[in-house]
Amino acid sequence: MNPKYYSLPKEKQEAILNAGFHVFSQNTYKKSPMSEIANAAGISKALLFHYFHNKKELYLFLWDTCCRITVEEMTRSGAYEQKDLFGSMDYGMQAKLRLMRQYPDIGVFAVRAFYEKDPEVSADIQKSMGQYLNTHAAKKLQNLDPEDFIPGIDLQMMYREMYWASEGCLWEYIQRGSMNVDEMEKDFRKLLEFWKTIYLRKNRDGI
Amino acid sequence: MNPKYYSLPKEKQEAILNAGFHVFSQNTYKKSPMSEIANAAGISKALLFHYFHNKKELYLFLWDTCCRITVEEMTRSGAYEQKDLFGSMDYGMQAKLRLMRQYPDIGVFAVRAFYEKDPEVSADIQKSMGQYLNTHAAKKLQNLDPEDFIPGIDLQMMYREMYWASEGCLWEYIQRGSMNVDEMEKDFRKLLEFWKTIYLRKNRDGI
DNA sequence: GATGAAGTTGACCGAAGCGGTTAACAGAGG
DNA sequence: CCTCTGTTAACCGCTTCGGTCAACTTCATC
Repeated sequence: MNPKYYSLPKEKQEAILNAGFHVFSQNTYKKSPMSEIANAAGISKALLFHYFHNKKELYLFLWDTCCRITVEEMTRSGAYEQKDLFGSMDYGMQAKLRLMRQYPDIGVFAVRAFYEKDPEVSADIQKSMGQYLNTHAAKKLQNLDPEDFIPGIDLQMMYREMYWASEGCLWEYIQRGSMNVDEMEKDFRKLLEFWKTIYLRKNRDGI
Repeated sequence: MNPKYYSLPKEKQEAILNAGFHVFSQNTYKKSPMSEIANAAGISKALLFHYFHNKKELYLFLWDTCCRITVEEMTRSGAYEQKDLFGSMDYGMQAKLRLMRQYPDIGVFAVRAFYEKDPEVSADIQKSMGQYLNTHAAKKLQNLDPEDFIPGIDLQMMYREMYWASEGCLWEYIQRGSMNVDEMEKDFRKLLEFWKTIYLRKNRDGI
């Protein structure tokens, strides 16, 4: 790619990113036209080809950027250092919401790219995945103290259930198209509070 | 449309339905080629145009069929007559699983069609929606007896949470591509059992 | 086995869209 | 005035699109 891309004003860089995320998240790789991306970014197709030699290069750049900023944001959020499960989920949620405010389509783009089957790009996508795979969930689960939760609960099932519910909630917003991140934050907060009331052991011994 | 479609053998009719559901669920309306659908159905493009005069007609026929068989299956399942909440969810789940076994892409198709924005079809889709909107959830919620559940629980929140978790679980399978409905059923069953253990009041008075 | 209706298709059409290129334009600095 | 940088409209060759049509196959009926 052309390094001059980086000397573009930040807003222009982001406009291109978001245009790419948007178009590639709605269509397959092959059926995502460069002209549509250029239009969405507010520049001409020729200029887009000036910064990225071809479609594949833009696509892989988007994928890389997507992975990088996600990891950065999650790390910076402090979610991984939190001892408390719900605190950690809270921080993680805030990080993801911040990302979605800045790049509304990054989530759907990531999913579609991960499962993209076009041989022109699929191999490169999968190759670069190893470094980004999330293994924090398993560790988090092992470090939980069963005494903190209601007696007899299946902690792994609890965790899966909470994960699915967040995904389902997020998915509902995504489907609806242009998403209202503020509304989403409210819903997530409500979920978190609800989980605390049903999962946490309230009268722990000696407290 | 050509009524001779209905005198086709059932397998051929289903093949066309599934081919349509599949292609239209992966791409926008405009970017879903008739040739691809014909291929997936195992017939020639010319024959597909013999049964459906044009693309729009096929699309709206698919949408109509999708709505109709979903309502039929849900009604027939008996989920709406069940008094018990979890029993009703169980029946509903089984109905949906049956649908997904027969028409693997019908779910994603329905979502995409509902939010399709192409002016050639969007108006017709929205117009035919009124009759299919699901109002059973609200009624179900009103008829619940708080005494059946753990004290102090927010029943509406509980319902939303369960709904989201099922959607999240389903969504995980959908993303992964070709879905294993048997695995899915296992997961849903586990969810149902888990919910019973945490939401139901176990020692109800006098029992 | 001739006939005709019904089912099915390969080949085709004009139009549109694709990835990518190029020649030219606009403007700022010297 | 010139030159360098950023930017684009117009273009190219090619593919794909929705839709048509003439021809081929199949098969029941006479």
